[in-house]
Amino acid sequence: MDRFTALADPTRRRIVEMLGQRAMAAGEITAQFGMSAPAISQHLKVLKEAGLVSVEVSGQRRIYRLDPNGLDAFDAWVRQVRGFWNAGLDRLERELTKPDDE
Amino acid sequence: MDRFTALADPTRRRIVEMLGQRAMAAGEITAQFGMSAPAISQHLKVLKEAGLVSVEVSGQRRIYRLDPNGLDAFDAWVRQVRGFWNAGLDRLERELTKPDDE
DNA sequence: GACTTAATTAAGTGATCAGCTAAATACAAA
DNA sequence: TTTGTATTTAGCTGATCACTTAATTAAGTC
Repeated sequence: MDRFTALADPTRRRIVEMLGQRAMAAGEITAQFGMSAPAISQHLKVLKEAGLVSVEVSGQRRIYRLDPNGLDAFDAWVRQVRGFWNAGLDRLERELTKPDDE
Repeated sequence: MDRFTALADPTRRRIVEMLGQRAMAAGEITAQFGMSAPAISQHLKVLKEAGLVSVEVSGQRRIYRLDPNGLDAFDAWVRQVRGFWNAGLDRLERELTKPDDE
């Protein structure tokens, strides 16, 4: 499952948002949702495999934290597409419809 | 179907990439894929409803173009999450693991 | 009007996914 | 080593999704 698909799910997106603020243990994350622990665990697995979060084992807890590199790659794609778009012929129309850019 | 889910599909992502370079008719897009016209049409519908592309009817053709606002909103989410992360307590560790940032 | 071209809508199907409960693993505490 | 706590793995199920072919809408051409 790729990075984009990983972020398609709203629960996983909320997890990423939460980890953007601070690192959290799996159980701590679970407590924020009305959902079973296995469900969250699976979501965390997906995010981990997508390179969006990393885990640190601490005793019987797993501390999850945001992996900013994962988000970087995501951002890079957007920039690239928009870069092409900026360079394209559509630029004229863009300046007409949204002049207060950048 | 939200913006994130719309971009989860690789075919739709490729369409967005293509439209980033120039506006294209539906049939023109279909020709780039080994896939039926209805399949592409459905993908375009999803992208349109997600605010990622716009359509202009020109005779019997539908010209699709990238809607940069959609990508902006998308990008904004990524930046916001990373922004929180940059401001968070994890910053110390971040500077240790990736000192050459920004 | 009849035919072709461009594209969409309709209806169906196999695959994937997000959630569940139950069971397993692993560490901590007693 | 028994019990409890934190988390994951296994197995199941209903829902959603990405395709398909067939039918439909709409516009250009003869």
